[in-house]
Amino acid sequence: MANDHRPDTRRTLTLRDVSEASGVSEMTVSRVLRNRGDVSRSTRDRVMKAAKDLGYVPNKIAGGLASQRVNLVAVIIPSLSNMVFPEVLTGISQVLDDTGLQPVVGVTNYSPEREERVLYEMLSWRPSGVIVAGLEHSDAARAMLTNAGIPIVEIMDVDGPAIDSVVGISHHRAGQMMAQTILAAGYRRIGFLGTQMPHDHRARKRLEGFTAALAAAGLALEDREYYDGGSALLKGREMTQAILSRRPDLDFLYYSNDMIGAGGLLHCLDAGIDVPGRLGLAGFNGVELLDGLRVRLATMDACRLEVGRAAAEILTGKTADGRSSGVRIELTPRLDPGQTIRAPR
Amino acid sequence: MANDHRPDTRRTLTLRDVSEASGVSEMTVSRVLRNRGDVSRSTRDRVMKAAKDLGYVPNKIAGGLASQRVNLVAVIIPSLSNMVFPEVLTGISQVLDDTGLQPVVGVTNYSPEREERVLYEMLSWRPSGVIVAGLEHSDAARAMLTNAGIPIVEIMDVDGPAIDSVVGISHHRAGQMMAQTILAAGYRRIGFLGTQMPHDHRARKRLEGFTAALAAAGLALEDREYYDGGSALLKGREMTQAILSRRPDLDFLYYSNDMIGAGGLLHCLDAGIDVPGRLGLAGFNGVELLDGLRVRLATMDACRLEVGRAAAEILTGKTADGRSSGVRIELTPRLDPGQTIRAPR
DNA sequence: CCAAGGACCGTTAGCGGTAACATAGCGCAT
DNA sequence: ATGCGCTATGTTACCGCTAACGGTCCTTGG
Repeated sequence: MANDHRPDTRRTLTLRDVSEASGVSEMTVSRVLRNRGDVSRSTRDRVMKAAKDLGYVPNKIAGGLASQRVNLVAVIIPSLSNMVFPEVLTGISQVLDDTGLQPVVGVTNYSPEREERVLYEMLSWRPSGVIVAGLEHSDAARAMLTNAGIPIVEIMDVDGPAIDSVVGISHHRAGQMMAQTILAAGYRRIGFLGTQMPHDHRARKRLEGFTAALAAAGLALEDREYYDGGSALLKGREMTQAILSRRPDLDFLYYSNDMIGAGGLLHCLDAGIDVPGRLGLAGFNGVELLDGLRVRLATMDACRLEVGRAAAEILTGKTADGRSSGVRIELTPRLDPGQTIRAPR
Repeated sequence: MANDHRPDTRRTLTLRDVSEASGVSEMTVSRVLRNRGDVSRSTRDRVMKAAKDLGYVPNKIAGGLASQRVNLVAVIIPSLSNMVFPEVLTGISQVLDDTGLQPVVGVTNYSPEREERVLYEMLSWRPSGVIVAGLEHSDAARAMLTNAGIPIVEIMDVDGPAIDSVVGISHHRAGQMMAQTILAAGYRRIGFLGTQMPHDHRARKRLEGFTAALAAAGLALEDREYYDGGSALLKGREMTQAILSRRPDLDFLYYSNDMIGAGGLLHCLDAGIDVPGRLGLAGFNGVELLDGLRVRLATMDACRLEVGRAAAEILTGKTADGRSSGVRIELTPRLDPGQTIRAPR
C-alpha cells in the first residue's frame, strides 16, 4: 500500500483508447498525433479532441522502438556549477528548440570514469547525436563514440584530433595570446593561479600555451598557486593574498578562470593595490558576473553561446553544405583587456 | 552522402549478436547484462566478454517498452543560469546516483506554456517519477501530473496545495522572518529591489510575507525598483544607485535575490556608504558567491541541496515510512544576518 | 465511359527487449 | 529407484507504436 500509486483502476492510456474514442484505427490516430500522412480535416479534429479529452500522452518509448528513431541529443558536460556550461546549453537549446530534437544533459564532474558511464547510459537511449565537451576520452568511451553510428560533436576545444565533428576554440592559442598581450604591456614577473583539476584539459592547454609564449620571450612563471573546491570567489581572494605575501614582487597574476580572477581583483581593490599599474590581472571566460565589478577584469571570451549553437546546427544539418559529420569549426576568442592590464608600452 | 553516417555495413548491435557470439539464448544474455536471475559463473563471464568485445550497448528503448519500466526521473526547473537550481540538481543526483535512477532535466524559463510543453515531452518518456519546481501550474499541466500515475514531488515551495508530495520552505514565512529581523534592528524606511518576473511565484510570496510583516508593524515599503534580464550583479549595482538617488532617506534595502544584493553591496562599499549603520541590506538564497565579498551580505538559505536530496529520497522510497506519495516536508530556512544588518536594539 | 491517380484510411508485421512460464539436469533424502 | 527441489537455461508472448503496403472511394482527363 505504501508505494502503490494508482492501484490499477485507470491504466495508462494507449493509442487504442484514443482510437476507440474517436472511431478510427490506431494508425490514423498515430498519423494525426504525429502530423504525418494524409488525414481529412474532420477526422483530424475528431481525433485531436478525443486525445485531449482523454488526456492522452504518447509513449515515445514505443514510438522510438517502432520507428528506430529518437529525437534526443545527448549532451555531456563536466559541470553545471560554474556558469560556463549553462551558457553552452542555452546555445544548444536555442537551435534545437525548433527542430523537434531535445537535449538530454549528462554531467561528468571532470571524471573520465563518470564520462564513460554517462555516455554508456546515454547511448543506450539511442540518441540521434552526441555533443560532448572536450577531446580527451577513455579508450572505451572513444570506442563507443566511434561505433555509435550517429553524429558526434566534440566541443569547447580544437587542440587535438576529433572523432567526428568539432567546434571550439584553441585554448593553447588563447593562453598564448594572453601571454603576448601581457608581455607587450611590459609585465615580466608573472604568477599563475588555477584549479587543481588534472582532468580539466582546457585549463591545462591554456597554461601550456601561456608558458610557451613566456618561454619564447625568455621568461617563465615565477610562482603558482592552486586550489581545489569551495567558493571560487573566496578562493581567488585567499590565493591572491597568499601568492602576493609569498612573492610581493610579482607584477602580473594570470588566473585560470574568471571567478577566481574576480576574487583576486576584489582582494586587490580592498588592499589598495594599484591595478593595473603595479599589478596586472587577467582571467578567462568572459562571465557575465564581471560586469558588476567596479573594475573590469581582463578576460577572454570562450564563445560559449556560439559553440553551443554551432554544435546543434551541425547535428541538425544546418551547416553550409548540409553535412552533419566531419565538420570542423574553430572560433576565435576575443581578448577583452578590461581595466586590469595597462596599455602596451 | 552528406548526412549518411555509417552507410549500413555494420548495423547497430542487438542482444542476438551477443547471444550468437557467446552461444547462449538472448534471454540469458539479457539476464547477465541486467544482473538478474540465476546464471552460472562461467556463462556469465563468457557473455560479459562477448558483450564487451563486441562493444554492445543495451537498447533501453526496447527494454523499457518490454518491462514497462523506465529508470528516468523528470526534473523540471525554471532556469539553469542563476546558481540556485544546479545545487538542487546536485542534491538530486547525490541520492539518485546509487539507485539506478537517472534525472532528466527540463528547463521552463519561468514560462507556464513551456512548462506544459516540457512536461508533456517528459511524460511521453514514461519516467518513474517527476520532480517539478513550484506549486503553480497550468490546468493542463496539473491534469497531466495528476493522471500520470507516478509519484510527483513539487519542490522549493510549500505555500499552497500540493498535487502529491512536496518539499521546500515557506517563502511567505521567509519574507516575514526577514522583515521581523530588520524591524527588530530598528530599520524603518525600507525599499525593495527585485526582478520583473510575474511567474517567479516564490519571489512574489517572499515579498508578500515581507510586506505583511511590515504592515503588522504599521509600515509599508517606501519604494521599489525592478529589473529584467542582464547581469544580476550589475543590475543590482545600478538599481541600488537609482533607488538611493531617488530616496536617499531609505535605511534598508531588501533584495529578492543574492546576486542583485551582492551588486548593491558592492555599490555601497564603493560609494562609502556606512553599512549596516546608515543602510542595511539583505538578500535571499545563501549563494556561495557571497563568501568572496569583503562584507558578508545578510541572506536566507533556501536549503537547496537538502530540498533536492529529500525530493529524490521520496521518489526512491527512502522516507521514514517508505512512502513515495503524499509526503510533505517543510524545511526551515536559516537566516544569516551576515554583516549588513546591525544588531537588534 | 473508363483508366489513372490522388486522398484517405486500415492491416500486417515487426522494432529489441523482458515477464512469465516451461524445461532440463542434477543432488539427495526417502 | 523414485520423486522432490533447486539451479541454469530456453520458449513464448507480448509491450505500444510505426513503416510499408493495400484497399476503397472519388475525381478527372481523354
